[in-house]
Amino acid sequence: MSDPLTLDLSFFEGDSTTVAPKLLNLLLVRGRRVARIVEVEAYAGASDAASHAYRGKTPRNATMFGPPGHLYVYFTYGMHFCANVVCREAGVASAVLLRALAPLEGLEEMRALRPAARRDVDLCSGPARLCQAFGIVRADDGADLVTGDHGITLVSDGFAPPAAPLRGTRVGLSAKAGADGALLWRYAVTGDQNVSRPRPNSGLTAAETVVR
DNA sequence: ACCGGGATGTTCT
DNA sequence: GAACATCCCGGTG
Repeated sequence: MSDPLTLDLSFFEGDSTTVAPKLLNLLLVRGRRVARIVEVEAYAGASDAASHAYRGKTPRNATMFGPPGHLYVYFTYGMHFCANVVCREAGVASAVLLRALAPLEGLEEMRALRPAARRDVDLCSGPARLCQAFGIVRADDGADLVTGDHGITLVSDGFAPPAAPLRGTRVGLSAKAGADGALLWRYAVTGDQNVSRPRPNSGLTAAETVVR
């Protein structure tokens, strides 16, 4: 990594659909582990039936209603954690789910935490996988990504986000949970091999799921 | 390669 | 009691 640049809090104050594509190509850093963000999804909060914040503030989603630039970590499927970057000012819920990273440094530590990953491209290619690789757990909910109070930071190395990222529909949402095929709120770096697989049973290949 | 199903526990109805 | 912003393994082609 060369010359990491700290982000300003104002970077995160926009809506999730604005912030999401700007997160692409930023670096997630924890100790010696460094990975580039290559796939994200926007969740808009009160107006978004698929957002955990849709039905208002609860103990689980409280971090989403807090200040921007913090990590919202939730537990799902009885065994997995997923991590979001909180957007918007305090009091308004909006967040971006981290879906895939390209590992750059500290791969040995990631491999140790992800024994099931057969190839390095599997280390961070999924929202729960990247949490495993970075050791992100419930205790990291609320971590400040600017100050790094949990040892986790989000920085830039001067590599700009793609001008025209791949876009697609969000993954893993049932119709009941608010899936909306009209919303292309999944953003990814074109051609990156670490982009996560399509939803199981979707009948789509990865290339088809993330569309132009 | 592409399926199908099981794991596991928190959260909300 | 159902659903869940998922992953992994073992089947089949």
